[in-house]
Formats: sequence, structure tokens, C-alpha cells
Amino acid sequence: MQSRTSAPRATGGRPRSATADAAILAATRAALVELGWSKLTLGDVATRAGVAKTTLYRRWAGKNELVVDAVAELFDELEIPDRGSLAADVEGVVLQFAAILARPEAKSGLMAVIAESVRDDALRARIRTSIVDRQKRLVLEGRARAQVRGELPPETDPEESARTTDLIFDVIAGTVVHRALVSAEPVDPDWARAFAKLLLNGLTASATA
Amino acid sequence: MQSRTSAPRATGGRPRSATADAAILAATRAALVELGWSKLTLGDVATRAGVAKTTLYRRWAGKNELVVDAVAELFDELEIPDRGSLAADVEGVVLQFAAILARPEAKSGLMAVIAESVRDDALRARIRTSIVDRQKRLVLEGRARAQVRGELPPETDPEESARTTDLIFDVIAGTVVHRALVSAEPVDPDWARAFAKLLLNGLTASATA
Amino acid sequence: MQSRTSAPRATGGRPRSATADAAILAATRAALVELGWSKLTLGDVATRAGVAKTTLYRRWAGKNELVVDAVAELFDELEIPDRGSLAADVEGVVLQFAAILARPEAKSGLMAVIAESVRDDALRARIRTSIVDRQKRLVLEGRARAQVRGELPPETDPEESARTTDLIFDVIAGTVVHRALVSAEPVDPDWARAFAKLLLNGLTASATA
Amino acid sequence: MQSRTSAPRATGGRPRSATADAAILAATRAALVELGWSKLTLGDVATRAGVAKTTLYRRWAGKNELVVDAVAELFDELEIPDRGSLAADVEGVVLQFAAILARPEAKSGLMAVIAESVRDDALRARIRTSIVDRQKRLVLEGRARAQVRGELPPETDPEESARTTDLIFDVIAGTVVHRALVSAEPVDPDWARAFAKLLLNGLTASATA
DNA sequence: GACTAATCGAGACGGTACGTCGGGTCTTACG
DNA sequence: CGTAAGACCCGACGTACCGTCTCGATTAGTC
Repeated sequence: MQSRTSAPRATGGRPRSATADAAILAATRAALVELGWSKLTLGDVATRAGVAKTTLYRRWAGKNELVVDAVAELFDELEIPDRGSLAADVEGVVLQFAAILARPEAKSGLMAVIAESVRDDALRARIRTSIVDRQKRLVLEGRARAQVRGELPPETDPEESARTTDLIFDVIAGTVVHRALVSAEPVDPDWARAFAKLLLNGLTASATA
Repeated sequence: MQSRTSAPRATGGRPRSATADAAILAATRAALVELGWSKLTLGDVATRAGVAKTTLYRRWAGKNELVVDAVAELFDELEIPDRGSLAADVEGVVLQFAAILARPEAKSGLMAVIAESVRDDALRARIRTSIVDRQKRLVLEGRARAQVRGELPPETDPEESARTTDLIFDVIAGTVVHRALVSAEPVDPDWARAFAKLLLNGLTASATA
Repeated sequence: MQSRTSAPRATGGRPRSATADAAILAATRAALVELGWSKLTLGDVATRAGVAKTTLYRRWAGKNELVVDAVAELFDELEIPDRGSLAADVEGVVLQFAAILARPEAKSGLMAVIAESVRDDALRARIRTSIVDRQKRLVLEGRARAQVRGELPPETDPEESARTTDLIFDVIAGTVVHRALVSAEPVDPDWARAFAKLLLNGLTASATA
Repeated sequence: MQSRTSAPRATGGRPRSATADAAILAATRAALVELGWSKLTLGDVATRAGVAKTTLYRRWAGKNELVVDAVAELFDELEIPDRGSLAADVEGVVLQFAAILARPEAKSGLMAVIAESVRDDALRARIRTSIVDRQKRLVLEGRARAQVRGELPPETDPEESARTTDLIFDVIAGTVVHRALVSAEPVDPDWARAFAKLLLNGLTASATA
């Protein structure tokens, strides 16, 4: 992770407690589960972490930044093991992503920081760095694998390829988030299969299934 | 609209000012544009609307409810004129939806209330009624039209049909929101065309384009 | 008293609670007794008074102003009944003054606000208005009575007279305060008599007593 | 001085910097002048003195103790040269005392620590030792001289004598402080002469002047 | 000349209070 | 009744100092 305010601390003086960071992020997630974003207070987080409020403010600029870091850690576990086919890989990553979104600390925190990021460019950059871009590699891996398998044609134009990667990423991430948080319907294997089929074959083919 | 606290008004006494409602909602949108969700205060909205805080609280239960109503009005304009083909219809609705999302009052307000709705079922229901479901009919219209045109096969199982409608809706709305708010990239005609092609033909076909 | 921030409140709106003022001042005195000036916190005073902190800040600008008002009320009881002779009158007022200073809420508060007033002209003015000048009349009364009795010669120059009044006041008030708070020795009838004798007859005569 | 925390320093180890003490006391006085007692912070004093906070706390227990020592040095210069008569001596000491009180570091600091000493016996003892008693000798000297000159009768009862010394001291110090800090009027030679006359001859005689 | 032990600077730490702000409620007088 | 005005209680905010602590780096005097 190593985001935060990030002054590298020159020399001299008592070093920052390494355990405090972990305690604070854990406390933040716990508070998100119990209270949700809007009722979460930094004073409460500090208390839960057994830390003074000042310690917290020394490391994070505010609620937004703290929650981004706390939530970001949840997404570190995302992997995309080779399931043998592009469809299976998509289903797998969708289900993994959904499993994270199903956790209350993610539910409560993620949308809120995204909402805040609308008016705060620094926050949006932090979200992209800490959370979003980290997942984009999964799309790249999946496409590369599918090309090796012959499921997808090889790429020619690298710029076009990047655009496609971004599009696919927006579709997958956006759809899963919308399903899970806006529609508030479960992302189960059935749904994941239907979605993967739609994504691979398109509306025309999919609707006949 | 018919939202609000909605006590049916018994008898006698001075009736509620009709103009106040409009003034408050307009003031709310103006405040959203200037300040964003998190810095918007009900006291400020009341002042802008030339209204006492009391009047505001008599009509809405809180910030969330007020903003939902204020934002919902923005989505009333969504239409899906027949553009002659399914692809064109999709592109059209995507661009319309994105145009609304580009307005700062929508950006600021929509995501925030959705974030709040994660822990507030009543709020989620209100959002569904006021905003989400209102857009889902566009999907229904579009599919029906495409079936008439023969671009899509007719539906057989009504339950399956509903599931598909929901899925398509999640894909379109989710993807556009993610592109616009998370990736923070423009939703322009080029992108809309690429997205429509992906949605209709699927990854396999699309990637060859 | 009617000091405070003193905006006369035009019309409309809920009027300020009259009982709150009294409760706050009483709570302030209680806190002074228990905690003393330096450990007195406005939050604690508010709690004791059963009042929100904001209510307190709406009426007083800070700790200093509040304590001045709280202490000032203690000095309202000062009187100078005619004891038949100038010496007896002096002794009487000295003992009364000392009795007030002996109360812990006065001890704790008075010197502190005087100390603060060194760098705050508005505060000094408030102290003079609320506490100091109110007692100067006692000197005037006492002198007038003594002149009627023939103990003091009648005044001729009014300006000189005012200077003398101020001097006498500084001597009495300053000496009693110094004895009580700096020397921290009791102001008992014996001491009061010795002081009155010194004040009336001067060092030369007094020392022979 | 010999105040401070005064651990007698066992053996070995680096000795305490001697210059640090002086730098800290000077910085304290400078801070008193600029900020006054209540806005003076120990962190700021340490910075001004070019010293770590630790160093400061190793030598003084807190703000009060530090300021007492810093202010006490100001009173070292008080002398009472023989001016030839009791009245002249009184005027002289009054003016000297007032000159010290006119310095902002004394004004700000002295009253504040006295206020604090109301609830802190150790602090009061420290003030007595470092400041008050040091001045009381001036009264003793002055009386002795006046007795030699025949202006005052010789003392008989030593206990009575001590009481009188205390009384005179309270009168002089208290009156000057009250004039200077509470009444906030200048202590000029005219006022000093009027005060000395009152003190020597008493009210009855003085008023006729 | 290395050892030893207390000092020094720097600055993070757990606390407590600050004074302000916003949320919602309530109490007035007026319409 | 509804309304504007504004005071009320509450709770969180982010900041400032407090006095303590933990660092690595100096210094003496003692071995």
C-alpha cells in the first residue's frame, strides 16, 4: 500500500509506530461494518484502534483518504487463476469481485468515496491508484490468455488495444458494482454465467440462450 | 413526483405553500452544483430558497430524501426516440444518460444517495422508485422495438425476460457510470459506438473490429 | 448585570432562555470552587448548567468574560452601613470585602481575570464596569459621612477630590486583595483595625500604637 | 536562583548545559512580552531558546514554575537607596516597584502565577521565596532607617513589629499593583508623593493637603 | 582511548479542551 | 394551522498544547 501522506521522514525524532497504521485501518473497516460511512467518525476509529485522534490525522488528511486505504486492502486478494476458458475466467473474476463487494465494509465505503471523488481530483487519483488500476491487470491477463487459447484474435493496434481494455474493464466493474450496490441483487454463479455469456457473445446471441 | 413525507393533509389551517417546494428543490440543485453533497447543508438550502428550516423539515425527512427528489427531476427528461436500429438506440440512450451524469448536480448527488442507500432500505426503495425504475422502461422499450425489427428474437419465458432486462440495465447503467465517474473519461459518440458494438456483438466479435 | 454580548435582539425567533443565564453563572461559580480557574472548562460548565456548549458561546465570548460576570455577582452584596465613625466604617467595608474574597470562587476567579486583563483592554473595561467601579461608591459614601461627622474636612477642589477618592480606593482594595490573595493571611477584625488605624492616622502615629 | 527541579546530579553522564537555562528564561520573558501568559506555550519557548521540549521539562515541572523563575529575576534589581527621609524612601520604592510592573513580562507573568498560586501551595511558597519576601526586606530597611532618623519611634514588641512590617508591605505592594494593573493608571511621581503622604500622615491629615 | 551514563535535538505519542459547524427540534410572533 | 426567525441540545469536527516517550547522536568524566 504505502500511500498515506507519505512524507518519507528525514532523520531524528521518534519513528512512527508501524502497528498503529494496521490498527487504524482495521478499526476503520470494523467501524464501516458497524456504522457505515456516514456515521463513522474519526474519533471513534481512533478509540477503536487504541490511538489518539492526532495520530490518525498525522497520517491521513481526512475520512475520505482513510477509508480509501482501508477499503483498498480488501482488493489486494483479487486473483484470476486460469480456469481454462475465457468465459470461465470472466465468471471467476466477477464472482471474486462480487464477493469483496458483498462485504459490508466494502459496500459502505466504496460508493461513498467514489461519490466524494466527484469533487476531489486528488481523491479520485488515490482511488484509481489504490483500487481501480490495480484490477485492470486482470483484464490484461485474461485477454492475453484468451489470445493464446485462440478465443480472441491477436491485437494489432496497441492504442486500440488499450481502449478496448479500458472498455472491458468499465463494463465488468461497472456492471458488477451496479448489480451489487444499486440494484442490490445477489451476484451468484447463475448471474455471473449470464453476464459472461452476454459479454462474450453479445445481446443478439445471448437473448436466444 | 409525490415523494416527500406525504401526510395527506387533514383539514383546516393554512395550506402549504406550493411554490416553496419548487424553490427548495431548485435551491438544492444549485447548492449541489456549488458545494457538492458533503458540504451541502440544509440550513443553506433553506436560506437559498428563502424559506425557514422548519418548512424544509416539514416536507422532507432529511438530506438524503431531499436530494433524491432534487436529483430525480433531472432524469425525467430521458427518452429513447426510435433511431432505426438497436445499435443506434443503445448509443442514443447511453449518450443521454451520460449527458445527465455530466451535470454536476447529478454527479454530486446521485452517487452520494446511492452510497447512503447501502444501509438504508427505505432510501434505496425511494431511489428505485424515483430514479432507477424510471429508466428501466427504456430498456424494455428498446428491446420490444428490436424484436419488432427482428434484431432480437421474441421472448418466451417471461421470468427469463425480466432477468435479461435487469442484466442489460445493469450493464448499460453500470458501465456508463463507471466510465463517467470512476474512470472519469468522457462518454463521447466514439466511445458510445464502441460500447454498443460490444454489447450487441460480444467480446469475440468486437475485438476483431 | 445585563453585560454579556448584549445584542438587544430585534424581533422574531425564539427568545433566549432567561433561566439559562442564571444556571450558567451558578455553574461557573461551582466549577470555580471545585476546579479553580485553570482547570475550568467551558464544556464542563455547560454540562453542569444543563445547557449546550453553543448556548454558552452564544452569550459569552470566552472563559474570561464568563468568569467576570460570574464573579461580579458576588460583589453586588457589598454595603456600607453607618457604623458611627470613619474608622468603624473602614473596618466594616474591609471585612465585608475580605469576606467575599475568602470565598473560593472569588479567589480562583478574580486574580485570574485581572491577570488576563493585562493584555485585553475590553476585558479590563468589563472588570472595571462590573466589579471595580461598583465599589468606588462606597468610598464616596464613607467620605461624605465622615465630612458630615466632622472627621474629615470638607472638599474644595472637585478634581483633587476625585484623585483622592481613587487613591483611597486603590489603597483599600489593593491592600485587602494583597493580604488575602498574595500574602494569603487572614483578614480578621484585628488586622482590619490595624489597617484602619494606619489608613486614618498614618505610619508615624500608627507605629506608636 | 537555585530553583528548578534540582536533582543533585549523581555522577557520570553528560552534564546539563549551563547556557540552556539562561536561554530558556530569556525566551520565556520574550514570549511573555509578545504573547502574554495565556498564549505562551512551552513548545514555543523551547523553540525560541533553541532547545528541545525535553530539555525544558527536565528542568522545570511546568509553565507556572518556569514563569516564576523567569519573572523573579526581574525583581533582583530592587534597591532602596537612602533618600534622606522616610517619605522620599517610600516614594522611591514605589516608583521602582512600579517601574518593574510596567514591564510587560512582569505584568503578564506575575499576576498569572499569583492567580495560579491560589490553589497551589507549593507554587505560592515558591513565589514567596523567589519574589515576595525578597521585597519585604526593603520595608525593614526603610523602617530601620526612619527609626535612626527619629521619624518613627523605636520598636518594642518584636511580634507586633513583624505584624506592622507585613501590613506596610501589603499596603505598599497591594496599592501599587492595584493602581497599575486594575485601575490601569500611571504610577508617576505625583501619585507616588500623594500616596506616600497618605501612608505617612493618614487620611485625616492628608485630606486637608 | 574505549567505556559509560546522562544529556541533547527531534518529533511521534495518548490525552484533553478548544471553538465552530451542522443536524434536527422547539418556541416565539405573525398571517 | 403554516411560516420566518432564531434559540436550543447534541455530537462531530479538525487544531492546539500538554507532558511523556522513543529514537539516534553528543559529550563529559571514569576506567
